[in-house]
Amino acid sequence: MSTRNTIQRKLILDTVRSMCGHPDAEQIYSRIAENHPHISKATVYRNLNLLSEMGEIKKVCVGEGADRYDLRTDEHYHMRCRKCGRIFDAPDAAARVALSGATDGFEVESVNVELIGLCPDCKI
Amino acid sequence: MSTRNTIQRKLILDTVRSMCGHPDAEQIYSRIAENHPHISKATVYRNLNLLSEMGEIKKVCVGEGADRYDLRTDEHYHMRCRKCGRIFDAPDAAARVALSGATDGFEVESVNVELIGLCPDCKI
DNA sequence: TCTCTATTGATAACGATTATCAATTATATT
DNA sequence: AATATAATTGATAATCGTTATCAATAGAGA
Repeated sequence: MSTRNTIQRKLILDTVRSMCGHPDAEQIYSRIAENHPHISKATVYRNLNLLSEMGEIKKVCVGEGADRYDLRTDEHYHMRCRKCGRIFDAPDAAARVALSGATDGFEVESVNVELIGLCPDCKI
Repeated sequence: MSTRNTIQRKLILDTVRSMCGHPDAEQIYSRIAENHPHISKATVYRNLNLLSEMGEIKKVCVGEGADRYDLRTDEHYHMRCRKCGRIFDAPDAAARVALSGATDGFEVESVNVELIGLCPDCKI
């Protein structure tokens, strides 16, 4: 066998799924530590990476600060506020990426689209 | 007055412009240090940020590793090889992002598009 | 139950970048 | 040209996010 069902891994997955928004590893760790103060931060990082590779969650690399984690695993785009730093899912209609075959022999496997600007709160 | 014309700043700009590809701060520093071993790495980082803000060059945040710098300042997209880590400019026809107004009140100022996959060399 | 290996917890190490601060230097003003 | 002054530099410490290390622990199959 290759991966085991540890209670930590389950706990981390459940926690990510219970959190709204796009929490980073630190926030996920803090939430878990409220009830399980003995968990190690390394375990959280390790399992977030593992769960991403397993396709259970998605790691979101943004242009600034820590990586975030997303329970949505389907392809969708993000909007990041340059002022408050929060990220939001872009409405399906907001952005569409059209790929053509003219990629000079580069084989595209995935697409990362980040819309940077001002969120409604920070626009005021 | 607000910004001064230091020889370091000019040197850094010239060096970025002379380098092909998408060098990171470390590579730019090394190139400069070949002829100007007294320059400080902090000066390189500081000026790369400044020059980006001034619009002379463009900082490119990629999903992995150090930020890169680009002499092209017009909007264009990048393709990053997940194997060798190199990034390439996407051909104009390769990807087009269509933005609609349906962004839930989020005001989009700029767009960052990264196509991740395998470059021709690594595909073999 | 025993064995084996994935996983954990604790912490050190790492890479990239920014902060600090005294010394220097570019520029406006005299 | 000499002076004043504030931006900038160089050197280095500090920071942040993350990964590496490694002995101890604990799932899961035999």
